[in-house]
Amino acid sequence: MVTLKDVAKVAGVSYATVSRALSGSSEIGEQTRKRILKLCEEMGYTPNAVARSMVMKRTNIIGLIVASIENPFMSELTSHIEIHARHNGYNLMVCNSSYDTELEKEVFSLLLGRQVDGVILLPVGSGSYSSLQQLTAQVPTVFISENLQDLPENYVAIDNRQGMAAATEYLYSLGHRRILYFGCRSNSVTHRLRLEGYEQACKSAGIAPEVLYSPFERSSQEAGYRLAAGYFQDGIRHTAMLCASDSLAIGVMQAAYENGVSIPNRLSLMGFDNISFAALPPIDLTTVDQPKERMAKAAVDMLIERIKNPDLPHTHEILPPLLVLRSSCRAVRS
Amino acid sequence: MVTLKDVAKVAGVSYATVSRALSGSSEIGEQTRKRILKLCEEMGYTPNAVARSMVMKRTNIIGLIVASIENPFMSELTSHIEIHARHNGYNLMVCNSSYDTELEKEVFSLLLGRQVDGVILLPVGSGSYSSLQQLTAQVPTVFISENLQDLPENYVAIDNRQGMAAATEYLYSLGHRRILYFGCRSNSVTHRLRLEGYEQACKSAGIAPEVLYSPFERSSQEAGYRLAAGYFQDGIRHTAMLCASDSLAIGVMQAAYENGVSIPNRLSLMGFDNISFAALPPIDLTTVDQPKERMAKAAVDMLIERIKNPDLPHTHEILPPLLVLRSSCRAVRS
DNA sequence: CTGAAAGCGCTAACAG
DNA sequence: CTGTTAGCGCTTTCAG
Repeated sequence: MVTLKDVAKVAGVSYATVSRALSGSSEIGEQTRKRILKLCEEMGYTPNAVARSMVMKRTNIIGLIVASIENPFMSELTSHIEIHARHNGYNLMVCNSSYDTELEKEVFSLLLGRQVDGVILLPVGSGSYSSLQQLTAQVPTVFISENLQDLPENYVAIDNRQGMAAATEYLYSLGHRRILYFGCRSNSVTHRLRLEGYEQACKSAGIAPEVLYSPFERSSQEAGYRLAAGYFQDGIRHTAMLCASDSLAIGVMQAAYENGVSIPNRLSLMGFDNISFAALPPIDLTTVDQPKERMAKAAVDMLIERIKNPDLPHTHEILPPLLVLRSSCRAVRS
Repeated sequence: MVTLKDVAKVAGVSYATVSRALSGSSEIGEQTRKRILKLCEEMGYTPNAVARSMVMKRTNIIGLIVASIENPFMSELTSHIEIHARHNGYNLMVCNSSYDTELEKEVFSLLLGRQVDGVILLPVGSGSYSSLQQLTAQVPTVFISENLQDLPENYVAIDNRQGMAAATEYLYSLGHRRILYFGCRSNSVTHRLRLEGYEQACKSAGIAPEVLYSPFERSSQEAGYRLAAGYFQDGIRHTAMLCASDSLAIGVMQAAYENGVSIPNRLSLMGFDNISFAALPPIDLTTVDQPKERMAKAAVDMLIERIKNPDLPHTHEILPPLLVLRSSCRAVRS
């Protein structure tokens, strides 16, 4: 491995000079700079980022902790975060927390030991905040996707309330009057906000809100399937279902199929998140999009700001969600 | 930030002693070790991995370059790689190459500058090998998913030939005699191997192989859709289609739906890869599974071996694929 | 068993 | 404009 010193020796200058040539410092002659740069090229010199970090006291590394990288929503976010971070001179160190609060803490500490300049967190759940307090105090951190309300942390989220209100209004405009909010988990802040949007829109429209709560831990396909299977047993009492997430909706689709319930003919179905699955032709789920690229950029920008100026106060950014109309909903005569 | 020196000062020992206490060196008294460890705990000392890397000349970081993290196949692999690497004491630095050979080179250099101990590559394509030769020579590298045949590199892949042969035999066993191999790209080694498996199985079964080549760059849904749309125009001349990948198969599904072709009643459909999409109830695609977790583990283990002993010769591991039976194929009377 | 000291590759004063 | 030098936080000889 060729180092600054090696180059300096060959060039016949001190290694500080080589350093200056590379850093684009102005305190150096144009001629020597060129000569040295060419030499570096020839000798195949690669700056050692570790050594640089050592003295600069910054690594230009952002830690990313994800509940599950293979989750399509999260992997999409991850992808955008990586690209945007890299464009800003940062590399990404990624860790799975595997939906485990203890592990989440563990990998956070690991990243701290690695001297990351900041961390972006796709948290296990709302509980992550308190569990991580001691750690987040030690390095700029931004949470993503979870609405932390007035907690003293940085976060970017979407306007869940507005998104669900818009979804409700859309169904209403199609003529639906009996709309079920399906799969709400009472322990999720996000779900609660979505519920509020739903209830508010129902109220404005003058229809009665009806909620089917989920007893499951996570909003998986499995959960959607099981909850829907139970629902279908007792007969279909609604013309439309508003699912708390896309995964749930896909589970509902399966149950509907097995019970001979045609979507959208017998039942209109909406999801929330717009995961990539939702766009697949055989699924083609009408849903509410979380603007992943914008969220990723916002999180990275917010983090970098705070890395550059750690004294900045906590902040958050609430992005507007977007209705994505596909074929799982149809108009009915009311 | 509290350092070794700080701890040493409080403990009233030299900082070498603290270092020894932490490293579990045997050259230290049991009593002092305990005292120091406790002190470290109390003072909230976190070892600085950067400084350690500096002197150890190893970072315990594995670089991972992925063509596209949001691709479900790759994100699943990534997830397993991260977990397995971490269990072995390595963290993961992840970069997207965005299916761009130039960028792939660029991020590889970046990782070299970061002094990663090794890199795992989910390459853009078969061309990545030659384009990256100079870089891969500088650090232990293992390719994953692409079959590099006799090239002097480390890689893990699956037995594409056998997988496709098994798929063909399965269709044959269901009574299919007119089986189309759909979407083969002639520039892909992987596709060529799959083709060979198909042809070989056809030969053994005594049926005529028929291939529809793809003119598209990538095996996307879009490509499958367009290719299938053209195929359906001219009438359906086969009872089963063996797609070169799951993405293609999903595109075919869409085209089939639009053309009123019922799957599997009119046409049996098989994919290859077993991406997570394939398992979704509305899709439920019969396919050939690439064992992602095993591949990830194999790649990590292979890399770590080579990190520990850089003189090891190049090697590769070919894993057996597995038939996944779902509902997109049906038996026909032959 | 413990301390002193060198040095990993680089940046950033500080001198000249 | 260029050279000298002092570290960054840690591990590891080498002496005691």
